[in-house]
Amino acid sequence: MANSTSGESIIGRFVRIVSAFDDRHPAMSVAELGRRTGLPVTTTYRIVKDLLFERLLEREPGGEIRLGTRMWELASRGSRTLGLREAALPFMEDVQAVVQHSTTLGILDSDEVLYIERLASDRTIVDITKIAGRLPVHATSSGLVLLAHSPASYQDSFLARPLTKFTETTLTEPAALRRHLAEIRQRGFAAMPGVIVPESSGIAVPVFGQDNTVVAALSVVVPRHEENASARVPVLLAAARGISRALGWRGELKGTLRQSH
Amino acid sequence: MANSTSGESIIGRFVRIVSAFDDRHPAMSVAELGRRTGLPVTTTYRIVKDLLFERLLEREPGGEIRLGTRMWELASRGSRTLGLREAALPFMEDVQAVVQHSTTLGILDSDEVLYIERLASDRTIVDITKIAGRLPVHATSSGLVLLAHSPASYQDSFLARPLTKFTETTLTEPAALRRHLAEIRQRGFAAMPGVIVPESSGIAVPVFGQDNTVVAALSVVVPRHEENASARVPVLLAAARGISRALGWRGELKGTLRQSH
DNA sequence: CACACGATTACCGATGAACGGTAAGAGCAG
DNA sequence: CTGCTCTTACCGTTCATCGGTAATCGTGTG
Repeated sequence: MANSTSGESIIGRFVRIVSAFDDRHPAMSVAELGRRTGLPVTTTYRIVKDLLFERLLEREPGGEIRLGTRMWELASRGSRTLGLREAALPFMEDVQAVVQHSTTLGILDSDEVLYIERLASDRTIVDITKIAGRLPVHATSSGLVLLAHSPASYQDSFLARPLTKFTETTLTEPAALRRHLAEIRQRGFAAMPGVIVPESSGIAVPVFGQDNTVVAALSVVVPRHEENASARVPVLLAAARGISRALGWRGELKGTLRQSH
Repeated sequence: MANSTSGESIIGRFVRIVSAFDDRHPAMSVAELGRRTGLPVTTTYRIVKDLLFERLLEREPGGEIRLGTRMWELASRGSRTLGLREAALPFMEDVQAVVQHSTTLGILDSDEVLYIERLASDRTIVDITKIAGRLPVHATSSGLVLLAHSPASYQDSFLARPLTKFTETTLTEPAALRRHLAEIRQRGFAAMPGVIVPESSGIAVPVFGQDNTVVAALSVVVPRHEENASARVPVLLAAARGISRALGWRGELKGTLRQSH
C-alpha cells in the first residue's frame, strides 16, 4: 500500500501523526513527533513539511508543531457531529443550568463512546469525559444506553469480547450485562454509580434520530453520595425529547422511552 | 512531490477531497467526488479506499461517502480552537441570552475570518455566519476588529490588496479603512451596518490572550433597523473581558479596551 | 571555551507504490 | 433492450517515497 518497509500508506502515517496530538500533548518538536509515532526521522520531516504546506499542521514561534486550524475547519465543515451538537446544545444548557455538574453528549464509534459535547461548571466534580474524548462502552452510562439500543447483532459481537472491570460495580459478565441492558430499555435510562471513577455517578438517556434509531446519549455526571440521583432523570428525558425533535424525530415512542415512575 | 502528473502530493489531494464536503454537500458518490475535486476517477477511488480504511471517510448505507467522525475527533483533540471555544461558550451564552439574535466568535486565519462558534435562536435574522465558515475580513465587524489589532506589517500587506465592495457601506479604500481601524482601536469596538448583507448589522469587540494580543473577536448580529444598536456594546465588552480572563489574560488594558461613550 | 547533545536540514540511491489509462461488471431508467 | 452512470478490476510505466548517513545549527554544561 506504500513504499514504506512497514507497508503502510501515507494516509495511515498521516493519521498516526495527527493522533500524536491530544490535549496533553498539543505541541511538540518534529523529532519528538517522530519518536511518538515510531516513524523514521527523515520520513517524519518530509511528511510534516507537506502538512505544514497545506496548513494541516502549524509551526509555533518556538518552532514546535501543532495541529492547524485548517485541520479543524475541514473536519468540521461537513461533519455530522456538528449538526448533532448544534441541535443538542440549547437543551444541554438547560440541563446544565439545573443539574450544575457536568452534561455530556456521546455517540457510539468504533466500539467506544465518543463525546461530542460537554458542558461543565466550577462545581464540576471528578469527570474524565472530554470533548472528542473516548471511554469504554460497558463502563459508562452513555455507553450502556447506546449499547442497549443497538442492533442485536452488534450487541452479540460486543458482549463476546472480554471486558475490563474498572471498579467493583462494573458489570463484565455477558448475562448480567444483557439483563442490565433490558432494564435500561424498559426504564428508559441508565444509572451507573462509580463505574470508572468510584466518586461519581452517571445517568444517561437515549436521543433519537429521524428513523427512530438512537443516535446519541445525553448524560449527566453527579457526585455518587448525592441522594436520589435518579431525580435527575425527568430533566434528562425532557431534554432528550427536545433534541430528538430538533433532529427530525417524529415517531412516537415504542415503549422504550417512557416516563419512569 | 508526488507521482501524479500534476506534481501534487497525496496530502494535497487529501485536502482537496476533504474540502469537497461542506454543509451544502455533506455526502456524495465517489464519482461525483472525483468530478468536484478534478481528480482522475481511478485515483479518487484509490485514495478514498485508503481514507475509508482509516475511517477518515465513511460510507453511508446508500453507498455515498461522507466525512468520518474519526476525522472530527482527530482534528478536535489537539486543536487550539477547542480551548478557545470552551473558554468562550459560557460568556457567549450570557450575551446570547440578552441580545437574542446571533452571537459569534471568530479568529483571523489565512486573511479571512474563521468562525469558531456561533449561537443563534429562532429569532435569528439573516446571518450568513456558520461554524467553521469563512467571511472576508474587511466586510465583517469581527474581521475589522481582528485587523485593527494585528501587527502593522500585516495590516500593510492586507490593505495593499484589492478589496471587494459588497454593499454601499463596505470600505475598500486603504486610507479610509486605516482611519476606521484607528477608530475601532480607540472606541474598543467595531459596528458595521449592512456590510455584506444590507439588512443586518454586526458589532464586534476584541478578545485578548495571555500575552495581551488579540486572539479572537466576539460579535453579535442584529437587525439593521434596530435603534441604537451600540447599546449592545457594554454587554459585549464585559463578556469579552470574561473570556480573556478565562484565557489567562491578566494585563491591564493599555488604552485599547476602554468603556466607550 | 570546548564539548556534548539534540533538533533540523541536506543529500542520495534503490525500490515499489502511486498513477491513471482502459475496460469489464453492476445497477438503474426510459 | 439500450443507454447511462457508478463502481471495480487489471496493468505497465514512472517518479516520488523511503530511510539511511552526514553535515549544520542551536543550546545548555562542565
